[in-house]
Amino acid sequence: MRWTRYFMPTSKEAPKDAETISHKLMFRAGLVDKTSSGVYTYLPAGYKVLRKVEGIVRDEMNKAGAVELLMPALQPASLWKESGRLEKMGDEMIRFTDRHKRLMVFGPTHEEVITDIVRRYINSWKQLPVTLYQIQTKFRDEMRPRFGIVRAREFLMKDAYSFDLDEKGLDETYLRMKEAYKNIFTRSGLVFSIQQADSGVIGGKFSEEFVAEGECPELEVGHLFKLGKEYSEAMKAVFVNREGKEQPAVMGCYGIGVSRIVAAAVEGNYDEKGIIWPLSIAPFSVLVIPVKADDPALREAADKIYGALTKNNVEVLLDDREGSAGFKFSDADLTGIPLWVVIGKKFTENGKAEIKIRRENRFVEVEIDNAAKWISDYLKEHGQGKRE
RNA sequence: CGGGGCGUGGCUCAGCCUGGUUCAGAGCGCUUGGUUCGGGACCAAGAGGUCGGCGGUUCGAAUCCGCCCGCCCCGACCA
Repeated sequence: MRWTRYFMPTSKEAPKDAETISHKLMFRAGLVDKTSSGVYTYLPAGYKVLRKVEGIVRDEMNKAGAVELLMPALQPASLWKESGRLEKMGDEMIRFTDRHKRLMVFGPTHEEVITDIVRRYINSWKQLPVTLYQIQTKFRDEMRPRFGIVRAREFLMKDAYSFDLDEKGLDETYLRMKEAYKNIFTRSGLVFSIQQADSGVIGGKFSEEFVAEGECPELEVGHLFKLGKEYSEAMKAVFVNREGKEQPAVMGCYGIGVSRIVAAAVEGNYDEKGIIWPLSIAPFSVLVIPVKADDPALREAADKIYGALTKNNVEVLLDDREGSAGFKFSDADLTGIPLWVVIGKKFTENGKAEIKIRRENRFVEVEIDNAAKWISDYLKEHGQGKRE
């Protein structure tokens, strides 16, 4: 991708209402744009990061044996009446009456929908256990959205729901999810702790939350619940056991704020100059910087490396903009791309590219013709596929 | 939802208290030309704003008053 053809509007100044470091940097690096209070657009680079986190979540959930599906954001209020949560959720749940005068809601969570599905298709103990999950946009009319995307009214969430035969089964599923969560947050570059939590409006008897380290007082990025039979009893999600008798499934639910991980990753990976993306979720792996945009020799060398990396399926951004070296370096720091290939003085002097490793603040000089290979090797060693 | 604050070019803000030739400004960004080019360059010339909206007071309102809208902070709340 060529910067002049891309859309990553960087900025020296953050909006005045940005308080937390992630909010400031995500705005300044051109990742997100506020459309309304608590409502954000993910600009191209921000969306790439979001998709990468989503990919990690999906990968680990699949490995843990969960099965992906996609439920509707729009739900009939009748399901919520049945579980008894229509009142309980209050104004946080966005509602409207459709043209047929039917009350509808924008799903803040999906216990009702999933339980409705499972009760209609699962009838026998032979079909259990099963864990279903989705990655989907949630709507919550927060009283007070804050910290940029950290507490938004519309956000991307991974929510998983497990149905087991008994408590013992739930315990096993729960532990498997917990392990998956550790992998997800580690791979996303977060430092986190696990805390006992209040299960709030979701209910259930036991819950733990994953809290990411950072300046931002929120973050909670993941929450695990042992729901038990609360919903399956209320909504009659029962199966026939070996003895031929009906009994309610034992449920668990497991949420991850996917968009929150992005903010948390920034909170945990930055310096005074900008973001330092973990390779696993960086919008681009490599930034090629010809120091003088209008020097034909530098330009040609940069194009060559850019072409070679692109051919190797490396996600590379070429800073082909006009501008001084300082200008480009500052944006490079800000946007946090892990590797830079600087084509400048050293190239003119002795044909070398300088590869900077952003996280280590270290330069490596490499013959220009070996640069693409050096990078491919580096990425293979530290790459997206590997756990950090 | 209670309390507080803010709203002036794309962004950050000054001006408002004390209404009127310092009233529509600055920096950043943008455009054009030139010189630059290893850590957000410089010079010159430009473009860009119904001062959030409506109403009121006044000879005169960005400035004073009222209502509305939007946004932020603290709290309560919160997978």
